[in-house]
Amino acid sequence: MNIYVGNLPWGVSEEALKNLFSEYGTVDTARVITDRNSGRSKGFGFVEMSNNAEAQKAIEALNGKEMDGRALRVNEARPAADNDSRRRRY
DNA sequence: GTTGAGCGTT
Repeated sequence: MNIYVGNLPWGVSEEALKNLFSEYGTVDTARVITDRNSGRSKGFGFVEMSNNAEAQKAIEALNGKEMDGRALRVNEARPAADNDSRRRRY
């Protein structure tokens, strides 16, 4: 189960995400997206959970949850390695 | 050193 986590504070880390989601289930991998050009945080990330039930539970539990004063935006993520639909060359 | 809607790397 891929989970998209948006509306994150700037100073959030993958470990923080992992810990947060670990409260509701087993986190396979947590990933905070940082701008590869500048290296700064994009303010969102992804969490992969092996257990779908726990993933759903975590989504329901953490979606809209406030973190550092900002409501988290949690949802199922879209497929990642899809160069055709995203990085389209001219 | 900054910013704020979003769906990422292999």
